[in-house]
Parts: sequence; C-alpha cells; structure tokens
Amino acid sequence: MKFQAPRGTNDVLPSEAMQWRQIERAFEHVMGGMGYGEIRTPMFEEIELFRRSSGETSEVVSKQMYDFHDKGDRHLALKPEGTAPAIRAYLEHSLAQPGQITRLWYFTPIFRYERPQKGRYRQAHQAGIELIGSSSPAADVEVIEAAVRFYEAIGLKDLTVLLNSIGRAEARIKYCQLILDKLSSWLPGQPLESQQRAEKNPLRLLDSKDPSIQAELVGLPSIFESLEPESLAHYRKVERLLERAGISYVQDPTIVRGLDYYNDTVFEIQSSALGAQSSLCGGGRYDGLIQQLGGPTTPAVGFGAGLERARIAREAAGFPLEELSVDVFVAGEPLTESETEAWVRLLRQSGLSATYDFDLRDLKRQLKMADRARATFVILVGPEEISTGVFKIKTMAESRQDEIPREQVVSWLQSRRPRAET
RNA sequence: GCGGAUAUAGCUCAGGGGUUAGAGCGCCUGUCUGUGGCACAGGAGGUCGUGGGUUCAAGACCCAUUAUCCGCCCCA
Repeated sequence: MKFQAPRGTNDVLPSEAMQWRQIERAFEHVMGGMGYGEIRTPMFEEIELFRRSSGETSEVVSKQMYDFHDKGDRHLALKPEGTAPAIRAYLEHSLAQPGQITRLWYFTPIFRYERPQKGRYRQAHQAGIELIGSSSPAADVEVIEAAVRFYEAIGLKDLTVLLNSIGRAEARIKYCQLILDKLSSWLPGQPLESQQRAEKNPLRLLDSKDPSIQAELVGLPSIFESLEPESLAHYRKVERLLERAGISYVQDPTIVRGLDYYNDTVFEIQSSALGAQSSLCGGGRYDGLIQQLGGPTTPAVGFGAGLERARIAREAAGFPLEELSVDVFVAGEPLTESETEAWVRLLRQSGLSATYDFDLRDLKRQLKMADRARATFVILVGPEEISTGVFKIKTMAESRQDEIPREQVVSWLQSRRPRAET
C-alpha cells in the first residue's frame, strides 16, 4: 500500500517552502506597515457561522464545505474562507470600540471540496485583511492599495485590478429584476444550469461565458443606472482616490463575487499567468455582515488572496526556486575531528549556518560536498591551520582563498556573507 | 458536479503486442595523495500509477480505480 497526499492537497518541499516564506513575510511586512495586526482563528468553526455569512445559496456553502460532526455532536466545518472567522473573533473578544477602526490581517489554510485544477485546491492558503469600522471610500481604497502593494512587494507585475459596485440590497434586487425581464422570453428553453443560476443569483449570468447568454444581454443597462445615489457617489469617490494613489483599474460589470455578504465596492486582481483560475485576490465591502453575525451595525471592507496562485504567478514571472544553501562548510580531517566540530558549533552560535562531513573523508570529497550544499565559504581545519592559528577560507564562487588568523575568522565571514538572514 | 487528456528512472520525456525497457539532466565512482565546478570513462537507480482481464506472450490492447492537467462550473 502506497500512500499519497489526498486529492487536491500539496506537500511543500524545502525549496518551495522558501518561496512561501518570502510571500508570507512580504504580506506581514506590507500589512504591518499599514497598521494591521495579525489575528489567528481556529481551523474549524460551527458550520452555522459560514451559512450565516456566506449565504446558504452560495456554492461555497451549499456544496463545497468540509463539514463533520465531532464526538459531542457539534456540527463543524473546516473554514472555507477567512473573513467570517475573523469577524466572529472580533465580536467574541469585543475588539470593537465605538468610533474606532480595527485593522486585522490573517494567514490561514482554507478548505473547499472542489474538483482540483491548477490554482484550485481542496486545501489552499489565503492571506487577507479586514478593515472594520469605516464606511469611507478611502477605506475601500486602502484595502485595494494594500493588495496592490503586497503584489508589488513579491515582484508581480502586469496585474489587473477589476473594480465594480453591486450597490445595496434594494438596488441589487431591482437590477436582478431587470436582468430577468430581459431574459424572460429566452430563459425557459435553456439548460437547467442557466435556469438555476438565474434563480439563485441573476447577477452571475453577467459573467457567463455562454455566448448565447451574452447575446441576450446586449443592450442591458449598466448596474450603475440602478444604484442608489449614495452608492454611485461612493463608487465615484473610490475611483478618484484610486487615481490619486496611482493605481490603475478597469471597471468591470461582471465582477459580482460569489459570497452573499458584499455590498457596493467589489474588486478582483487578476493575473494572466493562471489560466482558468485567473483571480489572484478578491474582496469588497461588507457593511451588513457584522450585524448579521450578531454584532452592532458596523461597516467593513476586506480582501482574501490565494497564495498558491500568487506563488504560481510568481513562478510564471520567472522567479526561480530558491536553492538551499549554507554559509560555511567546515572541512576537517580525522586528526582534527574535535576542532572541526568546535568550529561548526562556534559558527552556528555566531549566527552563520554551517555544516560538515560527519565522516571527515578526503578534502576533495568534502569540497565536492560543499559545492553540492551550495556553501558560500569553506574553512579548512587541518593540522597545519591548528598549529599556526591561521585558517584558509575558500570563497567558493570566486575560487579564491584567504588566510585569516583564528580570532578574525568569525567577523571576516560575517562581514562577507552575501546577505543577512531574511 | 459535467466533458476531455495524461500517468514509463529523482526530473523532463522516448518506446504503441515478441529476447535482459531507453535518452538527456541529476546522483555515485574513478582519472585526481590538502582543493569543488570542466572533460573523459564507468556505475547505481524502474514490480512501466494501482487492481483485474484478453493473449502462447502486455509497458503497449480492454475494464475498473487513484492521481494530475485542460475546459465548464466555482472561486482564492
């Protein structure tokens, strides 16, 4: 019996793990710099939390949750997204202070039972932020800008920010009716799939790839004509502030989001490197969610970013996998075994990474090992060095060798190491 | 959940019923006695995804199953 990782899950091996750490660190750094604090929430929650927040009819809740009953017969679900748990914790611990703004970031695995594809997995990782307590368009823009700055920080270019407004519930209902009216004579003969879609969320018909639907929708007025004046003004202000921030965007009426809690501003950031799963990140404003979860009426905005997709896009953009490396390989001889070990220990305690050959085979072989291990330096610890107190240090990439007195070795290495620990 | 493709060495891939299954890269060893990379020579490594079936004979054909990829759907 051979085991393999469950469908739609991935092992992350050391060289790829380094990419992950860079991405996570960049996220933490960007969000920290904007005044966000980290929040960590459990891997699973009461299933009801997600039903109440994302909406019963959303695909995520109705079909894709990993849910289970525990031994106490609690009905739980592995979290399929990051916002609802963060808000739950925000309310549970009374982080809310009247009139104050709360900024949170998180990094979490998420779970969805879906058919896997590149960029779509059953366990994925999501990083996101929630800006709670402001209804200002400036808050929307801060959140969008945070996402953009994060992608810049990890070196991704050629991204597209897609922006839309879906207004408030009443405007949305009105607009959906418009869509249904437009399709009323056409819909009855259509596949069940389209009909169900029309029933659950007519807005979703807008981003259908079916050309016949698109043909039917020609001439449909823009959602902006149905928006309440406040929503429209909010949207226009977001546009102006984005321009002022130097963030280019494309207004896209097909961005409607799959989770029910959004209102007004919705956005996605896309990369062309990702095939069908082109969305790197999605978010928007959710002024009704906190009340829905039992809190006071509180406006909020946020986004969730898929990190697998960020990593794939980064790889497609030509970022190579990092090679594992060590700073120093200590080459010794059987005669100098204890001194060799002592050097390894000293270097490690001095903050340099160091390894050596346990078997202390011949020098040629040890140099080869050092090469394989991508050591920056090799220090030779032989009888000669020990008696004279002057050590030979090879800088591998430059094939050069320096002779350094014992007491200067550590500082010599530290000052020449390519880059400090990241 | 629907449609399609793929699975052979650590990696990328050839082989399409008939002796001991191949290449490139990687890995190991030697040429090389305190000096890596390069070159040359040699070597290790495969129950051909898994389980059944057809056949004198299956890596190849058939069925099932698992996984990955592409499109739909959905979204991160």
